[in-house]
Amino acid sequence: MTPGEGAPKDFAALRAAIAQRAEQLPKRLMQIAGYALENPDEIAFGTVASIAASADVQPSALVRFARALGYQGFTDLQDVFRSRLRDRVLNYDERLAKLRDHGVATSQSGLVLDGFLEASERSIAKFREKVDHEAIDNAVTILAAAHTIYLIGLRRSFPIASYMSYAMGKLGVRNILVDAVAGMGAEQASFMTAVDAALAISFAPYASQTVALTDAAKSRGARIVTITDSVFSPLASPADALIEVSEADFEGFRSMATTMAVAMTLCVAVAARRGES
Amino acid sequence: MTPGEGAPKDFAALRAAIAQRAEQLPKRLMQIAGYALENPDEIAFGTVASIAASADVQPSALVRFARALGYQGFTDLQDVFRSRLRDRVLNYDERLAKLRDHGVATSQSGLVLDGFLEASERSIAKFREKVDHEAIDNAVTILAAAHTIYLIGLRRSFPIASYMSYAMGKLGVRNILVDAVAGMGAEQASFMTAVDAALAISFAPYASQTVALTDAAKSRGARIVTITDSVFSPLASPADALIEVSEADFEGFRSMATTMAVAMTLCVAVAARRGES
DNA sequence: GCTCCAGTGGAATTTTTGTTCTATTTCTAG
DNA sequence: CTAGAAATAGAACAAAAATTCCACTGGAGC
Repeated sequence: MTPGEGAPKDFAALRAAIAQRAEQLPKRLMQIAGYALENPDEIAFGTVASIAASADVQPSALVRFARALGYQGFTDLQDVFRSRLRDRVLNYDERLAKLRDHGVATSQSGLVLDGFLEASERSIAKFREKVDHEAIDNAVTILAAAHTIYLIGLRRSFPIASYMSYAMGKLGVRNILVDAVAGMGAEQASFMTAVDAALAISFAPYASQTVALTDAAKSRGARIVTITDSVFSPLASPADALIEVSEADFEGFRSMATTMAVAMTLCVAVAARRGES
Repeated sequence: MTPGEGAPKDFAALRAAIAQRAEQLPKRLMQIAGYALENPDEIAFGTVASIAASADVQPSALVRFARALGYQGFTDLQDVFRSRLRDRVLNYDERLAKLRDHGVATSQSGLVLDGFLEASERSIAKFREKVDHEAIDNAVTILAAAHTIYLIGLRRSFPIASYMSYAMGKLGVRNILVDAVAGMGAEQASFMTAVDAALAISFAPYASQTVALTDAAKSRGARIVTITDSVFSPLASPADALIEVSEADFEGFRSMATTMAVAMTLCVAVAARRGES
């Protein structure tokens, strides 16, 4: 048999071929087509078995799919998905070269810096792909409707909360930064009423005080907006709007780039929403 | 054996580990180290046999290399190279396509969010090009030598200072967050001595109190490290080390992504430097 | 209602791949 | 110059993977 005759050689052609032939394809093969277009990275890196499991098909179906598109086997198809990633990295090698030219590699702190810059970039790129815009819109709606916004963020999340307090102050949005200074957190939270909203920010390992303050806010009838790293967070269940942010890390230190951008967004969007009415 | 103990988990950390240990590595392993840094894609996609052939070594040498870095086997090492490709930042065309798919442009808050994410990315990219590594190294040297580090950052810079206080605390680096709560800033600063160092963070418009506190620190003999946005900043002249960070902005709100990354770098690098001696 | 066949699932098979083992070479130190 | 240790190459092995095969299902057409 002539190997790979008429099979798309680059990713763009492959995508076109899939889109074109999708209708005539059998059910299970169409299911694979959809999965492949939505999870190209999975195809590029996974094994037949792992992909089959995650796409909920049989391994043999994947091979049939590749054959149907004209490839000799699944491996040939996978090569196309891999080459797509190869091409994308062109500017990365340039960056590496640049780093070497500048002699970064020799400096300890240069490597650390580059690690954090890269973690920030990864965070942002990843977040871009899986933002839940609806959740953010909901959050803005809730916060814009609140009389006073109570900002709850301790330990690692405190910088975020304090930034928001500063920015909202500048924008004329009434807010209270619930801090633990002098142990007054509980008292501050007790001022909340049903016309207010609380913005709780917490990441694993979740500070117990943040959870307690948020629950208190909930029980006083305030609407709750949460920024956290997973839907399994203890802050998820009391939340009326949940914004999920998972930051990349370098050597165990998580970036804050995305969380900061989300914080800024909320401040500006809330102020804008209020300005409209 | 505990699997993967102490092995770098992301690519940046791996690169740092390789660069650091390169000298002590045996000849053949060093050859692999060089090849790996120059052909990361090959490592990510290739098989042990194919990589070995292309790097002109034996397959077993690759396994030894992975082991030497603390991984359980070559596969673990390869995973790091793959993960780097997984969430690589998208190029401009792909990003545009994604924007179109997700219909971001329709939502008000989506536009704002995208603006801030982009400002963060621009900040990071720009900073990468004009970092002064020497300045950062100087800063680390000064801070690592200090008995106590006084963190001076008010208003917009307060989130940075408070993050550093938190991180340094975690890392066992003695520090004092000079805050303006109860107007005690001046008193706190008056505790400084010549064996201490001050880290002053300020951006235009420079808070006068930050400048005053920094000058006070200088006059008490403390070494001064400064993070600011220009060499014309009032914080520039008293500085023993000056790190220049100019953030991109969206609608007048400046990103904090780069400053945060620099802050994290200083914390980790100072702790590491102290750990060495 | 029966037949036929494309489509499918799952196990069997074969190929590929990572890893381990050991003889040999290459350094290092006395 | 020699003994010992570290490093290496290459082949052998075991694990994992892709692929093939075959029995079965569910419709379409007669």
